[in-house]
Amino acid sequence: MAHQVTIKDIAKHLNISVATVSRALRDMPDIKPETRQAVLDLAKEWDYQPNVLATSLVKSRTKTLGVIVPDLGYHFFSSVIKGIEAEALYRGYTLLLTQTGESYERELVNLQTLSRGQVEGFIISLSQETSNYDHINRLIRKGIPIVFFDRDAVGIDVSKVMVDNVGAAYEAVIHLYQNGCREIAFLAGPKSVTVSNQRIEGYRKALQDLNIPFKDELIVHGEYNLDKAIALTHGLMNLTDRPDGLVVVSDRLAVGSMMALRSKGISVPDEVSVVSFNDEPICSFLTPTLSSVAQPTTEIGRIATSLLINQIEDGQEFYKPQVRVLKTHLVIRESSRRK
Amino acid sequence: MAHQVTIKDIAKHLNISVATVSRALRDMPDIKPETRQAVLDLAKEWDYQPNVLATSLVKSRTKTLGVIVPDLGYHFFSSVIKGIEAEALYRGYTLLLTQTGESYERELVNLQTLSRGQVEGFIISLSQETSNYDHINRLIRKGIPIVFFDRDAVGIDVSKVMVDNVGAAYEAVIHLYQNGCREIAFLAGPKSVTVSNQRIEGYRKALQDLNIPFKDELIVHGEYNLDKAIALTHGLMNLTDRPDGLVVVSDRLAVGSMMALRSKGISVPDEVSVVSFNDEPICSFLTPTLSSVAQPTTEIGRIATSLLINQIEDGQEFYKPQVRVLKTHLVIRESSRRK
DNA sequence: GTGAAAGCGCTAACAC
DNA sequence: GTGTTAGCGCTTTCAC
Repeated sequence: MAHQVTIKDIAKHLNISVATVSRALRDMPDIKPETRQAVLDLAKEWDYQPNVLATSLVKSRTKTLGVIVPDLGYHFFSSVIKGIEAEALYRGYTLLLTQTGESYERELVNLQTLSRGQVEGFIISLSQETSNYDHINRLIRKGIPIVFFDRDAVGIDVSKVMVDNVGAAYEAVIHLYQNGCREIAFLAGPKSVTVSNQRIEGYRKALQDLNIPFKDELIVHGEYNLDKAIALTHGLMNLTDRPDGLVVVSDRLAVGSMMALRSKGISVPDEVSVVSFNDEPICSFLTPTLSSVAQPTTEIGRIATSLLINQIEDGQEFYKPQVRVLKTHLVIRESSRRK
Repeated sequence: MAHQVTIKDIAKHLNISVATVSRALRDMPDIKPETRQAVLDLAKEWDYQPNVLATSLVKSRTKTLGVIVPDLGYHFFSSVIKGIEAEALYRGYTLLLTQTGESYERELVNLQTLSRGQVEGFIISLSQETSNYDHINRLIRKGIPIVFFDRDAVGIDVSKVMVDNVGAAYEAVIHLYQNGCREIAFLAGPKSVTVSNQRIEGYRKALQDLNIPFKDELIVHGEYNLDKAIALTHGLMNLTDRPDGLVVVSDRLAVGSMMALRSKGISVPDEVSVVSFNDEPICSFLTPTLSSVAQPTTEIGRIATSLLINQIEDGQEFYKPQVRVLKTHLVIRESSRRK
């Protein structure tokens, strides 16, 4: 057998029609038990595999979802994907996984590639670089279901699974306060990043509720890279009123902050307490271990997938985009635990 | 336009045949420039996307590769995948990425799913649980090209991209010796894991060349989990001749070892120097930072992909499986740098 | 219960 | 240069 076995091969061998083989294979009614058995036996013997391409083509259904994330190397994304996989498997869907490397260009290419009839819907976390949403709007116009998670785009009317970043930052600040911090700084991401801005909002809200006057110089913005985080932390520590609490927008940047603090001989948590976001595995390996706000990654993946599949199966006309906002929880470790 | 635009729609609108449209779209010769232009313009205007399913079906070529790895959460794998993606993109192939979660069951399911005509070849890193290779052999018998990387299966005749684990461990031991270590222990993985065993071999070879007598009790085997690593390290440190050097089979286990050493008040690197494998990002975040043997991950991915595509395009009959063994390099950090 | 035939969207002879 | 036709592997009427 040089090529893959087809229903035609089976039909010919059994002297029946391909239609009958197809029916037998799919367990349809009105098939004589013996016929069915014969087909099933031969299929097994020849290791028959249905050609999904052909099925998809005739049914105009691929039962495949496209997933586009910035970087699988981030624990957050690989973790969300586990949730996506679980739900997709459960509902009988296959995944086409791609990463953009935070490049708008590659996001475009990936979207394009997957749109050529391979995918029934998309789960997308936008790249950092993406600020033009034509490619997304084009899909929406074509009626292709999309769900966003983590990275948002305001004004785009698709289903979204987000976390309560405002509440998360709020909780982090309150926690620092309860540990005795009174001069709390915030190391944020670029000013254009929604997630970062939402966390700033939570920070401000908490200060307000705590009756701590807000100071502009306590919020600093950086790119997502270590050196910048180190520099910014040094800057903060050189302020006349030195902060005694630090909220950092991500674990990776917090690594930089901790390095900076150590190099200055500032003890964590006693002189400066630190809390960050994402609860990546590294948090447990740092010295001191790092307090961090954990996101319900698997849940995010499951819900995004579930929303998407519902939308696919219910049909677009009857579907209104839904937005889900999930709760985070703070994992307290040494970096914010004062004696 | 409710459905996706097809060449038929374009043909009808332009009053030409689908064949002409197909030719124009693919830039074939013998097409009148005006005709071509008209087709191209309309295609653009209607945002025509070729249906790859149909093309694949008729050409019996999907230009898609299946990638099966244990866990995208491991930095090693997500890093190799970047290499795979780069090469696949370059050669015009798409990827179908799946993970097994180290489960044989899921490896089977993934392989099965991808085999239904979607994929022209596989890049596989076997799950930890896999000890039966029927599923692999079935593919080989069907003539589907396969390339293994990292996780090996002795006796399976497919192309493989591996690293020189023997040499890597050898280098690690020599390095420890040059730093003054004379009693060097090895914390290995389960006895069934090839990679671990190869590293043990390198360890023994180095001891031999260094004229250090080999002692059985200096090699301990554990599962891949933190608690076991901690316990085993404690065991080693309680030996009458306490080791002053420790080679650990993976960074993750090394984390456990470092914890154990710290809890016993043993200083690293001065009392015990530590070297491990994989050079995951955590190595730089530990205190002290961890020396580790780095694998050329991107290279592994690129080469595996290149071997696979060559095999696909050259045709099976003329192809002999190739084995590539890549060099590693030791990244020396604080955990093995004595003053 | 089963077969014949049309068709999913596209490509590739083979005509003309 | 372009059209006609068959066919990739499968599902689905519609007959009988």
